[in-house]
Amino acid sequence: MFNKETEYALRGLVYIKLQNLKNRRPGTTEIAKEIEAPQFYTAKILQRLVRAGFLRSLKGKGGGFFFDPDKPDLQLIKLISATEGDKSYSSCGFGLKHCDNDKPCPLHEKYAVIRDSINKLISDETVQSLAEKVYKKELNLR
Amino acid sequence: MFNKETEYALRGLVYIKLQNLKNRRPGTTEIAKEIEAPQFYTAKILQRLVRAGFLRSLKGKGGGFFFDPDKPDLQLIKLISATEGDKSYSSCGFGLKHCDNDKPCPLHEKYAVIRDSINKLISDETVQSLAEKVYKKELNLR
DNA sequence: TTATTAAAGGACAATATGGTCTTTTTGTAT
DNA sequence: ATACAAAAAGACCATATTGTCCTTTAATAA
Repeated sequence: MFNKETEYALRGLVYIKLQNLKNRRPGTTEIAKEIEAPQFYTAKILQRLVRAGFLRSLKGKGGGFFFDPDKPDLQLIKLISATEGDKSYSSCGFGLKHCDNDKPCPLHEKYAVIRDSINKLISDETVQSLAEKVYKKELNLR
Repeated sequence: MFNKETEYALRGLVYIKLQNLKNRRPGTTEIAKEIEAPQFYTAKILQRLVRAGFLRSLKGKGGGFFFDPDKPDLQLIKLISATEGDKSYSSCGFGLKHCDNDKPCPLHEKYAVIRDSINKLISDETVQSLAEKVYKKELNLR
């Protein structure tokens, strides 16, 4: 489905939000361990996400990562666009540059339906909505 | 959706089958041109597919690629398993090693539905069924 | 103001993917 | 038998992805 960077970003952000709900600001070591991802790679990815403005961080003692409570929820599609690029779930399943209802590839009719449902999923769900589910249903992140 | 190798394999095979329907056996140069793929890379991919037993080839004058008429149709899922590995559309969208109805990730409920429909699509459709669509509806492969 | 803590930054390495080119082998037609 | 055509094989290169580690910067607590 997603590439590694997106996976780690997604799991990491959900973990951060989950801890934020408990008034904690986790750091890279803890996050990486809890989501079972490579520590330094996770740190680098989180760095990028901070630079992209998706979340905030604090250095030094008591520092760590946290979401700005004033910001709107982060749709998965925004995250995925940042890590994998825009065209991930907008392009042709057959690999054609131009493929639409008028000039479809042989997969178009059936694949378009699936692509739409993927886009609905990643537009509807947010990092926060997933964290809520984990919190309420005590789901696991690893 | 798919990686480049799978895309070229898929388009290439459909083109070959389409030509076979017209009693032709296309070669690598023609195939690569018609599906707009890199020539030598396409040749290498077709080589692998022949070795994997998905289609046959003939060297020398009048040679080229063709499907064994006695073989059953090639499901896309078989092709994709060969080019991308088994777990492409069987694993967790969140990246968890263990994720099922009992111990789900926060995406599971919605993603499982999508994953099932992808698996249905690539099990139902075959290289031959796609070639038929292209033939009957005069669709394009590039 | 100093020590400590933790993120930021950046260099570097390993692996996978995507792609090119040349040589060898094999089949066909003449 | 020979020339030719086309796939097979394999060496090689480019780029992207994934991952590690070391140094620097900034914040906090003592």
